[in-house]
Amino acid sequence: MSTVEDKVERVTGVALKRGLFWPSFEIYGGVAGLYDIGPVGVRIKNRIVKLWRDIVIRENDDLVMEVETPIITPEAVLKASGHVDHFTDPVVECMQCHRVFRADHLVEEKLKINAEGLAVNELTQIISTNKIKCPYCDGELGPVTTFNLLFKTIIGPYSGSTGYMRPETAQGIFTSFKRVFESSRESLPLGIAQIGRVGRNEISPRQNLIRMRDFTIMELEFFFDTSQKRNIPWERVEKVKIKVLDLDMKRQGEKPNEYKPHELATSGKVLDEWMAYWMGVSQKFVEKLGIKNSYFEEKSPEERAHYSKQTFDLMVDINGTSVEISGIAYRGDYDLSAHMNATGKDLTVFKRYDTPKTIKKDIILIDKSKLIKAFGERGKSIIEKLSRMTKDELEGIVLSRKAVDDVIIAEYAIINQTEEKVSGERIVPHVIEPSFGVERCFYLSLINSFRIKENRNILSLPPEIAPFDLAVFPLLERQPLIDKSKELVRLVKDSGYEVFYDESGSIGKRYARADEIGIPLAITVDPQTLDDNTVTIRNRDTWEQVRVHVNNILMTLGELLHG
RNA sequence: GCGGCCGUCGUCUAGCCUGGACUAGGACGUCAGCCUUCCAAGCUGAUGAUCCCGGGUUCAAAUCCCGGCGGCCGCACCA
Repeated sequence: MSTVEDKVERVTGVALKRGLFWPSFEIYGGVAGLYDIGPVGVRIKNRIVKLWRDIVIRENDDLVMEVETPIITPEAVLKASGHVDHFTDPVVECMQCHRVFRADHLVEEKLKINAEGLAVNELTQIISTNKIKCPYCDGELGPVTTFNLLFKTIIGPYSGSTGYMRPETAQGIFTSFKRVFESSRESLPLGIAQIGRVGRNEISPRQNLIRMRDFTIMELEFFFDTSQKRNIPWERVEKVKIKVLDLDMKRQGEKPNEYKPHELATSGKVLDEWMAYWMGVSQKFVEKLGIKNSYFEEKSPEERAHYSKQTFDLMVDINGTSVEISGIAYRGDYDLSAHMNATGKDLTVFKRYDTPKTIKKDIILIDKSKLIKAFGERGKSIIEKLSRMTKDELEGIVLSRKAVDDVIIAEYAIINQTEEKVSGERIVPHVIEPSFGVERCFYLSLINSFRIKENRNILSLPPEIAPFDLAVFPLLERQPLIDKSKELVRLVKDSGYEVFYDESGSIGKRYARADEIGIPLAITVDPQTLDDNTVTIRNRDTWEQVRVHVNNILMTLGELLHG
């Protein structure tokens, strides 16, 4: 048995036993891809979310703010965003061996034609007229059907309208972009973050919390003006180093290269400098989860989502297997433009010039009285025709000296030159999206920090994401020690620490339990405490103890947990 | 959907092939008590399983047969 499998097995065992996570709806047999997070798990998960908020939002609070939008999303929104169409894969099943294939991919492969975007019946037609057979068993293929990864529902009673569970929180951000923009600083760059649940009806969810059907996502949509000077706070990612494997390197089988974010920005490997910044921030976050072996891997055009111009997945290496913990996508103006097209609403941003530009403009006026004098009733009908034209059409007719009803309009036009002041222009911001799956962070942190020491399970979580900051134990179940311990619990709780208290069972058992859920420190009150007011502090990873006077306990905890 | 493997106390499992003394055994856990001056210690007791569900064969089914449900792994798919 490999160590990875062994580890995963032990971690899932601990998860069940200690309340980290387990399959949902177990008493009904369970449903693949749905998981409950237990009491200890929720503590860890909440701290991971807090860590993300700290690093992505709080440290960038001059750039980023957070919103919350609904899970239920009307069909029109996801139609516009491309999810209704692109989340639906055309599939075809072999009637003989029952293998399922992507119908469009199969057609493209066999006929060397572009089959993308073809309708289901078109694909069925192509497959039957070209007698395409199952590539595995040469069996007859059935009709092309679709598989949609969106969870569908109905909004409202009666027939209602179709709705979907959001597959990403991003669309709620795009659709509310204008409001957030207007209600805040009305300037770019602007990051809008959202943490929330999403649903994706995966064909086959696997690997515990790695591929779920209903999970929590932490996303940032970072809006910026491509023509504006980038003013990037590199000092916030100064200490970060990121490993990058781009497409070329991947094709040539090379190893990832290491960069500082600002170096990557000018390396030509990223579509925009901001990409490098947010990759740096993401890297910082992953390291805070205690994960050291991570690198960014560029996705090929086929692998990318429909909205993405460039995507880097943040891969985490756990005992030799790479798992995607995050993706950073350059979405361009895809989403805002799509929603503008669909709704006709203006989602552009007015970009003010530093100094207003003056533009010389020709204003064309038609001398209507001259026309009527020259042609009478015919002139009136010409005027009517001209008035129906747009400015541009009229300009074209005048400048190219074209005739309307055999009259050269230019001869009856007056061209006035005027100056117009333009103080800015309307642009559609571009978007960079770093997004993290919370449960993946949670799960990978667990696997990553899991150790076995003397056949005991230890979760060496970084203190920041541990479920409790410390445990307090009376060494023995004696009233004076219990009283003193509870006093101590009060003291540290009042200082804001999360404390785990336990008095039953042998001390060794309690230490073991604390280690297993990753509590970094354990304070033990022993008989000596009653004499000299000192306690021992035990380290989860080394099992070493130091004796500290209770008066110094808060200071010592501060050093041990944050120092 | 397909293929392989699997489904017994909270957990891990014995038993299944070869049906009967299985009233389903153990270990761990949990709880209570005793003991205990620092690492899952010891002792005592308690707790806990309609053997995944339904049907069939049989005098008799956890065990054999059929169907279903669910899980894991692989395939395909995957933001």
